[in-house]
Amino acid sequence: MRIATFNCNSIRVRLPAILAWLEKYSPDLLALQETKVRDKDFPRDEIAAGGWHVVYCGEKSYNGVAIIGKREPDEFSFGLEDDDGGSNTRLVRVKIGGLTVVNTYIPHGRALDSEMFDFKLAWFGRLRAYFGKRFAGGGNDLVWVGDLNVARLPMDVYDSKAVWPHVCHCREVIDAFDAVVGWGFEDVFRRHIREAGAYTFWDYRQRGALERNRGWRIDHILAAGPIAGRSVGCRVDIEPRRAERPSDHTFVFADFA
DNA sequence: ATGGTGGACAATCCA
Repeated sequence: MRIATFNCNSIRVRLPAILAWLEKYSPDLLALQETKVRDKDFPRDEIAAGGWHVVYCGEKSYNGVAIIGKREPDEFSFGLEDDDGGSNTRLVRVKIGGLTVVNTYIPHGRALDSEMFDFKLAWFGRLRAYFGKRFAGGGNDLVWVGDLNVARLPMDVYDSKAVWPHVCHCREVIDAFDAVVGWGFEDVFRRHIREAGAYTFWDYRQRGALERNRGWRIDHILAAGPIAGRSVGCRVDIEPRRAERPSDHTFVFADFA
């Protein structure tokens, strides 16, 4: 069982890269963030032509999530369910057999003194409540992936001291993230990749960020329940980041026995 | 301290 995540930063621009990646790595599920497209314009047919199933919820220009899979999900839903659909383009859940995958695009937060930052912190709290309510008791296979916009450890960013405090790397955000993780998740990435320098995002605006590996690990794969003990590996595929029109993020995936 | 690049979309907003 292979589960992958990718902030594609426009699915219409990155569709060829995504289709090629699906062919090469054959994941059971690929979670996408920042599809940046209305549902009526989502390239569903092109994805289905390759034999893939896909569920998606997007909006014009911003946000948007999707999950592509080999099998059609038994169940799926969008949003945190504590609003009137405002979070639908940031969270998608699929259930396939006994496995649930939740894919989130956590708000970036913009600036420490902005309302968007308060919104981000609150979003983690709402997500904690979502897991607590929807998966009460735990014990089931649950995988949480996505662009979580948090670098938790100093080793999760190229220069912790230089960027601290940042909306993705500061005490409040790390604590908010930890509160969700504390519900019962294991960091699958860190279980397998212990060396420093493994990142998933390199800022477009920083010159030579990729060449100097000035990156961040903000795209995550976590697991709860029995499946957490069945993870056998995790990888970052940096090759798409060297393509002609790369996203600022790259593909991350984990394998489960 | 500022601005850098990229995407969507048509003047800026967002990351």
